[in-house]
Parts: sequence; structure tokens; C-alpha cells
Amino acid sequence: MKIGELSRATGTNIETIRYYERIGLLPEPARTAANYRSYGEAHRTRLAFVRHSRELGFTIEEVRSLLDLADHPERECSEADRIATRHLAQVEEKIGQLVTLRDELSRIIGRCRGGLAADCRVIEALGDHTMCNGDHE
Amino acid sequence: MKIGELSRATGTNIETIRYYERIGLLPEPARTAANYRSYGEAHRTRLAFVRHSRELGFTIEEVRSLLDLADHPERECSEADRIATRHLAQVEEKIGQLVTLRDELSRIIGRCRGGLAADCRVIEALGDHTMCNGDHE
DNA sequence: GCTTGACCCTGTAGTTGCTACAGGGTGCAT
DNA sequence: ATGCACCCTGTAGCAACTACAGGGTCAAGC
Repeated sequence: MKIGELSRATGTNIETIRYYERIGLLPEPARTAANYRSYGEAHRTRLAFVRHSRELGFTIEEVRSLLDLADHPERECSEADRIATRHLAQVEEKIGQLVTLRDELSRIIGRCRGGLAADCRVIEALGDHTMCNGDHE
Repeated sequence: MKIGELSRATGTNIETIRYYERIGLLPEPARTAANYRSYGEAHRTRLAFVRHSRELGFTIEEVRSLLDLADHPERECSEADRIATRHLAQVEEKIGQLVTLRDELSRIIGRCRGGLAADCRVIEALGDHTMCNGDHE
């Protein structure tokens, strides 16, 4: 499989594949006589693992740890569980932040009734730093 | 006000303040004889506006537009409303994505009962690219 | 008067996770 | 032989900061 085929097979940008190789997430593949990268099924599987992990929001370093664990099936999987659980907590925290954000944005936008910027509630609310979160630190 | 005081007054990193000045979000302040930046109340207000906008997730370019509008109170505020409304839609989309993510992560983690990585459901699930989202494109 | 420490300056490079060239080589069909 | 699609390396760019390195300034204390 050449890099273009692997790209299509996994929905990964070609440049991204080469990037993953450069940072050591994917092993260097064999080369053809013309110096083209030549991939096998194992590469495809590994790249799919990486892409799926990334889509779930794991950082590159977390993916590295997860891959490392996948490469050593004799180890305990508690590390994988720990990474995933911590990540879940982060996702939940982010959701909470975004919900707060959404509410504040809705509140701000709701007050806008058009007219001149001088009277704009959106701009006014942004300039007002004594916000509803009570952050008086 | 020197840059350190402005930093404390707005909860903004000093380097960030200088960065904002460099990219033209904040005007260049006057300088003391020792070439120290000297800020007034208007700077503080403007920086607070920028920080608040950034906390709400507006991009720098969006903040630039909002500031521009705040600087021209004779204009219509529909642009501000448009920016904020579009941003709200993006936040809502992001929340939806993260909720999907959270559910998938929960599902994966819920199946982990410890033991060896060889049997780890987390790692198995990451490797499995035929996921529940039915993405067969 | 001299040092210590906190503060300030500029300029550049690093971060994350890619993405986009520039400038070239290869392979196959017409 | 001439397109064209594909591949190669290496470097630079993106957002939005953050972190130095290497220097200057200022007030307080000995």
C-alpha cells in the first residue's frame, strides 16, 4: 500500500501520516525501489487506532501511552483505564465550561434589539468585567 | 500604571499584554523616561474587554471586529449580533460533539474490568474502527 | 556606594497538531 | 515524449499564547 492508499483507507491526510511517522507514532515503513513508502495491514490498523484516539480527543502523548500499552499485552491495563478516565473527566469539565459559556452568550445576545453600537448590549456586556460569574479576584 | 499592575488588574499574563500590543489589539501606550510602558484607565478597560471576549471563546479576529465596533458607536450593532450568534452556534455544536464523545468514552471505560492489556476493552475499542457512530464513509 | 531583588525591555523560539507549500523525482498512459 | 497523478524532503505557517536569553532600571538596605 502506498501512502495515498493508506490515506484514503483511513481518512487521514497524507501530510498527517508523514507527521505521525516523524514524531514516532507510526513506525517507518519499508520503501520501494523508488523510495516510496510501502505500508502493510499492521500500519493501517495502527493508524486507525491513532485516528480514533485522536477523534476521541486524546492528546498525542496519551495516544503514545495507549499505543505503548497495546504493544505490550502482558502489562496491566490499569494505565489505559487511568488515561481514559482522566480524559473523560476533562471532557466533562469542558462540557460544563461550554454550557456556562453558552448560557452567558445566550443572555448577552438575548438583550440585543438592534440599533446603534453605542447602545449595543453585546458590546456593553463584553466591556463589563463584573460578570455574573462573580470573579472578583 | 506599569505593565505589571495592568497584568494584576486584569488577570492577564504580561507576555500576553505585549503580544496583544504587537498584533494591534491594544494601542501602544506612552513610555516613561526609562522606556517602561505606561497605561491609563482606557487601556485597562480595553484589555478587560479583550480578555472577557477571549474567555467567551471569541477568536482574536472576532475580538478585533467587536473592538472595532465598540470604537465606532455610530455604526449599527448588527455585526456584533451576527458574530455572537454565529459563535453561539459553534459553542452549541462543540457541546454536542463533546457529549457524543463523553458517551463513547463512558461506554469504553465501563467495559474495562482491569486485568491484562491483552484483554483491555479500552485498547480494543480504540483499535476497532467500526465504531458505534456508523461512520462507513 | 554598592549590592540585591523586583521589575521592565526586546527579540526570538517553543508549544500542539497538524497543514501547506516549494522544488524536485517516479510511473504509467497516450 | 509529454502529460498527469502521484511520491519525496524540508521548511514554514496557523492560533494564541508562553518562555526564555540577555540585557536595562529603580528603590531599599548595608
